Amino acid sequence: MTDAPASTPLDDVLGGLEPNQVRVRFPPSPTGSLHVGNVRSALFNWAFARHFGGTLVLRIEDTDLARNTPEGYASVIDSLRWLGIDWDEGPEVGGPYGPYLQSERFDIYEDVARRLRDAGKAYDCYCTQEEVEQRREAARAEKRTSGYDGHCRSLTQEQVDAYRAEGRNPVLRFRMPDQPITFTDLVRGEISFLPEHVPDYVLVRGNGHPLYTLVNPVDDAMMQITHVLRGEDLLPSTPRQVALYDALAELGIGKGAPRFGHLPIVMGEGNKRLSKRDRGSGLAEYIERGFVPEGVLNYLALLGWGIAEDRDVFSMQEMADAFDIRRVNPNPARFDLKKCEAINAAHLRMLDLEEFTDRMVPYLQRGRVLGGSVTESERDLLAAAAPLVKERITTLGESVEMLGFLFVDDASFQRDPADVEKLLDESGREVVKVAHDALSELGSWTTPDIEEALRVALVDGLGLKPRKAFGPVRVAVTGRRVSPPLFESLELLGRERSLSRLASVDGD
RNA sequence: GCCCCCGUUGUGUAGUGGCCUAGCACGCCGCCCUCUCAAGGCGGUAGCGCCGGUUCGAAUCCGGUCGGGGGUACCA
Repeated sequence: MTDAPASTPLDDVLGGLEPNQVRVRFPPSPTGSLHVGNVRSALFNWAFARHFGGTLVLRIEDTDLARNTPEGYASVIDSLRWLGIDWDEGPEVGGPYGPYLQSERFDIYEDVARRLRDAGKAYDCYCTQEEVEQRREAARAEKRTSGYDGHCRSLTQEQVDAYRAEGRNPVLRFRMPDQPITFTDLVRGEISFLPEHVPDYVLVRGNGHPLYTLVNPVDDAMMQITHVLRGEDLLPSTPRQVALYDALAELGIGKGAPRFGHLPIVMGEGNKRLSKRDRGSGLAEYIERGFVPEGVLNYLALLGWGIAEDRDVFSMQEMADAFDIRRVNPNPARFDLKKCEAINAAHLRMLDLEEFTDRMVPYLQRGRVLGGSVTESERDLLAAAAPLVKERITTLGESVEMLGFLFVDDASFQRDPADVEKLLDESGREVVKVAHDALSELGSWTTPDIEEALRVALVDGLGLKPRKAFGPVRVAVTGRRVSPPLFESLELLGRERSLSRLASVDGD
C-alpha cells in the first residue's frame, strides 16, 4: 500500500482552492444502462463535491455517434435520478459552461484543434495505420516501447506535398514534451512517466473526427474542472493528458492539469474486470430486483472506501460528510453480490414502515399481486403486512412471493407443488382438516386467539410438535413453506378466506 | 515485449515499528431463540504472497522476487 496519500495534507487535495471552488465531473457515454463501475465513479465524485460544498458537473460524452442512442441518454439520466445522485451543472439543469453534450461541441473541438496545430503543440501526421503498425511491431521485436515513433514530427514542405499528392488525409497528433511527467495521484501518491514511454498520440482522426483524447481534456479545461476522479484503467493515459492540459493552458484554455485520483477498478468473478457481460454488472438488474438506491450506493462506497473500521452501513449524507479521497484504497476490489444484498437488506430494515410500504408497491404491481391502481383496502392490508416482511426480505422484489397469497383471489391462488408434495401428504391434510374445524368455531379472529386455538387443536390435541403442526397449515393458507408468521397471516387473510383455503386442501 | 498500478482470511477492509497470540463486516459452519424464513444473540472457520535486509522488535521501513490487474488504437 502506498503511504503517500495518507500523508497528503488536505491543502494538497484542494490545491489552494477554497473547498466550495472544487469542481468535479461525471462523464458517461450514453451507450446503454449504467454499469456499476460507472455508478461507483459517479458516487465518489458526488461525495467529493458534496463534502466540500463544490460543484458536480454531468457531461455526456457522445462524440462516438455510432454507439450512442437516445435511449442511452435517457437511461443515464433516469439511472442517476433513481440513485439520487444529483448534479449541479449539465443536461436538464444547464450551467455556465454548456453545452454539456459533447455532440453539440464539435465546433469547439475543431477550433481548439486548429489552435493546437497553429501553435505547434500538435502536428499533421501522414502515416497510415498500416505503417504505424508495422513500425510498432518492429519496436516491439527489439523490446523497445511500442508506440508512435515521431516519424512526422518535422516534415519538410516537400514531404508534406508528396504525401498530399498521394491523397493521404493526415491525423492530428499531439507533440509530447521531452520531459518526464510526474503528478501526485490523490489515491496513489506520486507517479511519474519517462518521455520515451509516452509517445505522441492522435487527437483528431483523418476524417476530421475528434477523439476522446482531445475532447475529454478540452472540456475539463473549459469547464474549469479542478479534480478528476476516475477508474484506474485511465491511469496510463494520464501523462499525455497532463501534457495536453499544459498546452491548452498556454493557449489560454483552462488553468493546466486538474488533480487526479484514480479509483480502483471493480472486478467481477475470477480475475477480470467486471464487464458489461457479467451478471450483476448493470444497474438495471439491481433496480429490477428491488434493490434500493441507498443499498446499492452504500455497497459501492465500500469498494475502496469505508466510513469507519467497525461500521459499514451508512447513509449518503453520512458518506458525503465523511468522504476523504486520501482514504480510498488503491487495491482493485472484487464485487460481492452477497455483501451487496446484505447491505441492501440492512437499508430496507432501516426504512420507516410507510416508506417501505410505498416502495414495495411497484414491485407488487409488476409481480401482478396488485393492480395498476391500489384500492384503499389493499393499501390497508399492505400496511398491516409490511412489518411482517420488512425484516425477512433482501430486495423489494421478494415481496411478491412473500405477500402474494394475501392479495390473490381464491380462484387464482396456487400452492407451490414441491411444498404441497412435501407437507400436504395424507397426514398433512389431516392436520389441515383439524385446523379448519378448530378455526371455524373460533369467535374472535385475532392473532392471539388463532394461535391459541391452533395450539390447542394441533399441539395438544394431536400431540404434534409445533413445527409439524403448523407446516401443513402454512402451505395450505400461504401456498408456500416459507411465509410471514402464520398466525398474523391468518388474521390478515381474514376468517372467510382462511377457512376456504383450509377447506380447499381436502378437495384437491 | 514495453510502461504503469496493486498485493492482510473466500470477499471488502482496519492496521503508518512495540497496543497484533492481526480488529470489523459479509460469507460459511455450529448453537440459542423459534410456527417456516428472516431478524437478534453466542461461538467457530480462515489471512499479513515469498526471500533477504534494517531494528532490541516488522503486516508496518528498504531491496529483490513472485503473482494479479490495467494500458500499450485514427475505442473510451
